[in-house]
Amino acid sequence: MARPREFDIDKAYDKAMEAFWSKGYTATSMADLVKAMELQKGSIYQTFGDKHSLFINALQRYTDASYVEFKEIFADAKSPFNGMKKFLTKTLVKYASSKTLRKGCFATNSLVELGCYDQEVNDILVRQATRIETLLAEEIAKGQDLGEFRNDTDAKVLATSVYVMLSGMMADSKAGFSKNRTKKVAETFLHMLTT
Amino acid sequence: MARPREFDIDKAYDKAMEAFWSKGYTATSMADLVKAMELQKGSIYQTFGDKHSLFINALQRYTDASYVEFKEIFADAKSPFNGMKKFLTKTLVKYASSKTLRKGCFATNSLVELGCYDQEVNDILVRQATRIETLLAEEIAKGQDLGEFRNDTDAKVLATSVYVMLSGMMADSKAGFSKNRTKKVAETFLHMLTT
DNA sequence: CTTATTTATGACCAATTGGTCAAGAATATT
DNA sequence: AATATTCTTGACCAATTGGTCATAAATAAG
Repeated sequence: MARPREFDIDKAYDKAMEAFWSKGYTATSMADLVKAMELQKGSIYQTFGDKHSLFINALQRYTDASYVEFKEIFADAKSPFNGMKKFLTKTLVKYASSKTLRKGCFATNSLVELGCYDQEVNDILVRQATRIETLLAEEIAKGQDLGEFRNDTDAKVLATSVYVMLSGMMADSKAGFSKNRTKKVAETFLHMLTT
Repeated sequence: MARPREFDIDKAYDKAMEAFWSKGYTATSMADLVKAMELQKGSIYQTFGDKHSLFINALQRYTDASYVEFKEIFADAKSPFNGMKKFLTKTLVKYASSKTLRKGCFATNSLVELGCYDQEVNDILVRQATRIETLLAEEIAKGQDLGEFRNDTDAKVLATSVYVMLSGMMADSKAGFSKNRTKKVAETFLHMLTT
């Protein structure tokens, strides 16, 4: 019994995420969002609230999606090692090498930009780190039982190290080094996880 | 034969650096700089040029200083391994745990914020990565000859991996995890460099 | 067709942005 | 003491910031 919305909320979120991902929270103005989302300012405020809550929701969607993506990699893999191999040398390398626009990782970008000033952002990213590390720790522990990963270090600590290495690859990707650089680092770290 | 400057240029640079380091380039306004540097706007523009060149010079000073700091760590160390140990588990952990204000690393922060949009910033940080990796590669190669580091991987690749891990620790520190987390990651990575 | 309800639009707002500039203050040389 | 030069100060500027709101348009129910 009212006028129907003319745009797709999910697509609008994706466009907003794209904008925030590319330029960061502060540097993305409402004018940028109006252009990126192809909506009028009024519609954005009515549907998504203010700039900050739009950002928070976009970030939440991003972290949820990438957590699912990571989880499926290990679920689909033949073994923990194979999952880790794909995760490090394929998925992360892909994130780190978008060539045209070096966006890196939306989560890492947001952590570096806002982590210490924005509690909501911090909560989302601490939660993301925690659940990814839990996932990794489970896989590493399984792999250790199979003799796939080195056994002289606690699985949880190795998982944290993998996550920190991930953050480093995402930050490093902003410098625009070659794809080969990222790949070698991923392969080296994978190797160091085994021996 | 003119009125002498009333403030210290180096101290003013340091204060500007502090401000940019804490909040990032975009989020630091000229008003913030006026407050932080304890100077009037006119004096800032006259002495340091515009906001951008003040930032560039502050960043250049930061990278130069930390490169020297890192170089001295290895120069003063008993052996490459001891240098690496201090570098990873002391120096980097120190950078990563300023408790009160989680500023992280000014270089990493700037790379993530501006790396793909600002060529001058990119140049500074690519140069910093390159020279630090060169330093690390030399030390690792020396250590490999002494049997201190693993010999199954090229020293240059290991050096790049250390640098990427450094970036990860700096990014991760923004989340405010415990100092112990960072330290364990550093120790684990150090261990993985040997065996 | 009327009406109630929701959405779309763009004009509008105060506050803040980076940046300029004229006037006054402080010094060294003459 | 006069002058030339530099530095300091804060008022001032246009442009942009995030955000609001009245109006018009579109729909479903009655």
